[in-house]
Amino acid sequence: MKKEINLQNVKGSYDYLPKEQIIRNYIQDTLKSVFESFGYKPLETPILCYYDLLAGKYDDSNDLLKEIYKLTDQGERNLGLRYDLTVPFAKCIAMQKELRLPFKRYEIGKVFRDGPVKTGRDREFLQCDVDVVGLEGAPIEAELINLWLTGYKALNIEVYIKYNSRNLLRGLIKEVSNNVTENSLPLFITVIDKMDKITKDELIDELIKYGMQEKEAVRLLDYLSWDLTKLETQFSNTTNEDLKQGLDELTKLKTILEQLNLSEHCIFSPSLARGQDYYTGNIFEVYAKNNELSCSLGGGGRYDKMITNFINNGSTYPAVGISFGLSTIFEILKSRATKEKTSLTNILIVPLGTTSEALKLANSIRALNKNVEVDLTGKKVGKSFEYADKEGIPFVIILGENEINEQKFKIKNMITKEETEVSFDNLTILNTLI
RNA sequence: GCGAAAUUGGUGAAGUGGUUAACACGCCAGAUUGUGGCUCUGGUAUGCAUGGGUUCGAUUCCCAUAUUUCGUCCCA
Repeated sequence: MKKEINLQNVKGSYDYLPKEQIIRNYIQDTLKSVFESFGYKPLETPILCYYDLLAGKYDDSNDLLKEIYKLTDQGERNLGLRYDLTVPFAKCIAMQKELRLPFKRYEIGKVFRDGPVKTGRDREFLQCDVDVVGLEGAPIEAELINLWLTGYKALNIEVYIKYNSRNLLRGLIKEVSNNVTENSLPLFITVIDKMDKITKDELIDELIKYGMQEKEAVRLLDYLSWDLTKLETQFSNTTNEDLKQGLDELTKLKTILEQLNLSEHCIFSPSLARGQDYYTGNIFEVYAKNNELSCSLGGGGRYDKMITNFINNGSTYPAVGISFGLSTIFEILKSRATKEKTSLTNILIVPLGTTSEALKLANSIRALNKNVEVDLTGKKVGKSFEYADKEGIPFVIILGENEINEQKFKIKNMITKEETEVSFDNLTILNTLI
C-alpha cells in the first residue's frame, strides 16, 4: 500500500535552491572570515535542548513560551528546539567551568519559533550572533560596532548605526514622571520603540494610557529629540542615577567611536529602544544607507544580567552582542545579482567514449584547486555546451579518442570562444587561463 | 493568535456551469550523431489547492480545511 504523501514544506520553512543557496553561503563565508579576523571563535551549540532549559528563563505567562517547539524523545524526555542562540550560548558558558573570560564567539545557526508567519518572520530561520562575555565598558562595544561595519562593508552594503542607552531611556522616563515604577518602565520603553512607526499624537496617547500625564509625555518626547551634548549639559549635575549612568556610558562610547574614526557611520538616537527588555546598557541597531526600507538590518546591545541570572552561580557575566540579519542581507544581495550567472564550477569536461580518462583528468585539474564537473549524461556535444552556457560554467573541455591518443586537449572559453591547447603533462598552464 | 483577500502546469498567467483549459517563459526532443547562446519544428495540466455538498453535469456555485499575501497583536 502506497501512502499519498502531501508534498509540502512546513509553514514558514523553505527549500533554498542552488541559485539562492550560493548567495546565502557567500554571505556566511564572508561574515565568518570577518569574525575570525577580529579573533572571534566559532561555536556551535545543539538545536535540540531540554525544554526546561529553554523555558527556564521565563515565567509561565510569557508569550515566548508558546513559540517554543516542544518534542519528546523515545526516553520520554521533554525537549524543545532552540528559539535563539543566546540561551544555548549561556548554557554552554555555564557548563565550561574552565573557560577563560573574556570569551568571544560567533555562531550562525538555525533557530525555530512556532509563531505567526509573515514577511521576514519564518518558523525556521538562520540567526547570526556575535557575542562577548566577560568584558565591561565601551571599548568592546566599539569593537563590535567596528566589526558590524566591517562585515557589512565586506558585503558591499552601506550602513549606519544608531546607538542609545537603556539607562538613558529609563532615566529620562523617571525624570519626567514620578508615577513610573520598575514594573511599568518596560511598557514605556516598548511605546518609545514604536516611535518611527506611529504618529506623535498616537505616541502621547499610548504613554498616557500607561499612566503618564500629557505634559510629561510631551516633555519626554522633547528630550528624545535632543542630541547628546544638549542632554549632557542639561543633566550634568543630575542625581538621577539611571540618567547619570546612561549619559556616562554613552559619552564613553561616543568618545571611542570618534577615536576610531567611526563616528561618521554612527548616530546617537535617543528614541532607539529595541523591543527586548533584557538589554541593560548601550544598545545599537544597523540600518541600510539610502534605502527606503525602514526595518533594521540587525540589532545588538549590552545585556549584563542575562547570562549572570541564567547561570546564577555568584559570578557576574557582563555580555554584549550583535546580530546580523541574514535574511535582509540576502534580499539585498539577491536583488543585485539578478542577471549574472554564478556557477561555482570552473570547468566542464565532456567525455566522448572516454569516461574514465575524463574522471581522472578531472581529479588532476581539481588538484590545481579548480572546480571541475564531468558531464556523464552521454548526450550530444551540443547539449553539453548548452548546459555549460545555461549554468554559467566558463570553460569546457571536450575529451575524445583523439585527445587521449595525442595526450593533449583543447579548453574552450565560453565567453570569448577561444580555444587553448593544453597537454596532459602540463596542466599547470590552466592556472594562467582561469 | 485575530481580520481580510487569494489559491489554475516548473513559472507568469487567460478563461468557462456542459465534448480538445488560451498565450508566454521554462523544460525535454529534433533540424546530416565532436561545439553553445539566435532561429525553426514537435512534446510538455485526464487537470484548475485538499475534502465534502448543490447540480443531469463543476475548475467555474456553497461549506470546511490547508497554504500564501496583506493588516493587526506579540516579538526573547
